[in-house]
Amino acid sequence: MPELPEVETVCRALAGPLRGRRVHSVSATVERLRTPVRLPALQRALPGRSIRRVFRRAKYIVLTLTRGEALLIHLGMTGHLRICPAREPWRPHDRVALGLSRKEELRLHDTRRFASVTLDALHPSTGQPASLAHLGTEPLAPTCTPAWLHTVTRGRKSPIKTLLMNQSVLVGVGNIYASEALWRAGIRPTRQARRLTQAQCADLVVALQAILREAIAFGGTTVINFATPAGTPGAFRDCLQVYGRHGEACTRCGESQTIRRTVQAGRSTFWCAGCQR
DNA sequence: ATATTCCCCTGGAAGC
DNA sequence: TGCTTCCAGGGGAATA
Repeated sequence: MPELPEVETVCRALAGPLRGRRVHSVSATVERLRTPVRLPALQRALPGRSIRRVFRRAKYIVLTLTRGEALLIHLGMTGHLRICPAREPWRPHDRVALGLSRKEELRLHDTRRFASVTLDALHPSTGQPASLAHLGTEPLAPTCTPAWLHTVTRGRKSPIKTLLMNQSVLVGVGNIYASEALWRAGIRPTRQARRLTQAQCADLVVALQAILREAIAFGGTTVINFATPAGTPGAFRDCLQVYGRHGEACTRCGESQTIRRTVQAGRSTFWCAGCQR
C-alpha cells in the first residue's frame, strides 16, 4: 500500500483538479471497507459542498469542505483514486464515487477493501481532523529531529523497525521505507530501539528524511499495483536497495553479502547482515 | 503500558 | 493443468 510518499504523490496530483469542485452526489458499491461506509451520512453531508483543500496527514488524504468538516480517505493496501467521466462504467472493485461538477467523478478503487472513507470534524484551532489526533510525528516536520528520536526510543524494547512503523510514534513509514531507511543508516532492524545511540538516531533521521524526499520526487514506489491518479507507476521502485531484493548482493557490501528476508511482527524485513549493525 | 499475534479481504505467484 | 499455500505499501482489536 501507499506509504507517505505514495499518499503525498496522490494528494499533489489531486489537489489542483479537486480544489473548488462542488460535490453533488455520493455512491458506493459496498457497505464496508476497513470501516463501514456510512452512505446515508455521506449523502447528507457532502452534496452541495465544495472541496476547499487537499492535503496529507500520515497516510490519510484529507479533503476539507466548505462549512467545516473533512472527508478522510485512507488507501489501505490496494486503494487508488482517479477522476473519470461520470458516465464511465464502474470497474470491478470500484467501491465509492463522489459525483463532481463538470460530469466527473472521484472514484475509489480498492481490491482488498482495506481502505476507508470517513467524515470527520476539524479541530477549530489546528484545522486538523479530530479523529487523527492520536497519530504521531510527521517525519518531514521540523519536530522530527535526532534528539526527538533519541527521546522516544528510550525505554522501548521493541525492534527499531517495528517502532518506525508505529503510527502513534512516527507516521507515514510503512514496510518498504522502514527497511530502506535502516539499510541506509546502517542499523539492524532487530536492534532494540532503546539501544540506539545518539549518533545512530541522527543517522536514521537523516536517512529516513532523505529517502522519503527522494521517493516523493520519484512519485513513490510501485510494488504491485500502486498508481498515481493519472495511472502511472511510482519510479522509486528502481531505487530500492533492500526491499524485495532478498538473495541479491548488497550494493554496499558487494558480493560478500546477500540481502536477507526475515519476519518481524508478521511483516517481511529486508536487510544486510554485512553492513547493518 | 508496551509488545507481539491475529484478522479483515482479494488476487497473483509459486510450489507440488 | 489444477489444487494448495504463501504472500502483499495497513491498521486495529485481541492477547501476552
